[in-house]
Amino acid sequence: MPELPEVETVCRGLDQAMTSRKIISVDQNRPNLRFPFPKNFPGRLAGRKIERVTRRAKYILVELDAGLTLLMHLGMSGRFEILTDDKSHKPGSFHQKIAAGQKGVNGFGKHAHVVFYLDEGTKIVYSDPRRFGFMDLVKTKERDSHPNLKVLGVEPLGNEMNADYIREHFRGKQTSLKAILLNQKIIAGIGNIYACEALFRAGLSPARKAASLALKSTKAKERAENLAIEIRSVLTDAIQAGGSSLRDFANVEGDLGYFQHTFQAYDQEGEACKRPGCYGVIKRIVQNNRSTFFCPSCQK
DNA sequence: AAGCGAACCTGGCTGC
DNA sequence: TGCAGCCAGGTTCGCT
Repeated sequence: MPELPEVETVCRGLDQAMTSRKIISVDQNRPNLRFPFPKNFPGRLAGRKIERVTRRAKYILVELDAGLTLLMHLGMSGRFEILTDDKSHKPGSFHQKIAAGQKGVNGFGKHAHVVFYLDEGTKIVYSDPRRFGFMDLVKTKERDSHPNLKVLGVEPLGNEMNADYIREHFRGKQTSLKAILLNQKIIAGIGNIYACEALFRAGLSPARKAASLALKSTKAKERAENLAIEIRSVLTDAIQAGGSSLRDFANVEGDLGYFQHTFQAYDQEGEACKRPGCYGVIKRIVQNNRSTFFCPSCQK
């Protein structure tokens, strides 16, 4: 279930567990996820030292020595678990769950497609039932020209994402606000949940035409300003919630980044609107083949 | 040419 | 209990 805040939390957890460590070996248990793994993937990683783990939109970047970067995406169902010697045999731990009958070919579960073995006994397990994620290797210097990164728009938490940027890039667009927020070429990293939540916070209808925020009126400028503010606030709040609900960014079982959210609109169909003073009911509609949740009373 | 729907894949839930 | 149908948080591709 990874959107930007989850990816950010996973990155922080991986950074903590991996930085300054050495990759001893890598198990790769199938030829592909969404795309084929690069040629000799385990061989090219073995012996590399990890320098840091960062994020671009929903992509995880593991910077290695020798000018190499491991690029990863979690897709819809990708997750990481960190196993260390001291917690790998606690009751309820991953090992215990596996022992209960979910053991796959490599001993880490049916969908554990990649295992990174680090020095000092740490194992990083990547599982991904739907296999929409992927991993690739790229020269660090050429990172930004990777086909998946070069097309991305601005970071939603960066300074470039502001009302002026929104107005400039929404100008003339006949698509809906909901659809344009999901367009990674404009703002990179907003997914279905936080698109709904940002529009709820901004009091803007998901069906409103994107172009309407670029008009000359004071009202249009206000709407763009609000949207920029609320995109930032909803993502920041979610990252904070993730960081504070996870000890060292991982729960006791070593699962990274999957904290409990409370959403105001997303998945709240039929619930009373949570905006103070609003007596609307959250509605679900489908836009561009995706569920949208919003309050028809206060989102205009 | 922008914008939409389909496709990629598995698992979990709902309702008959 | 079984099974069909629907739904899922991402991204790219191809058609109109």
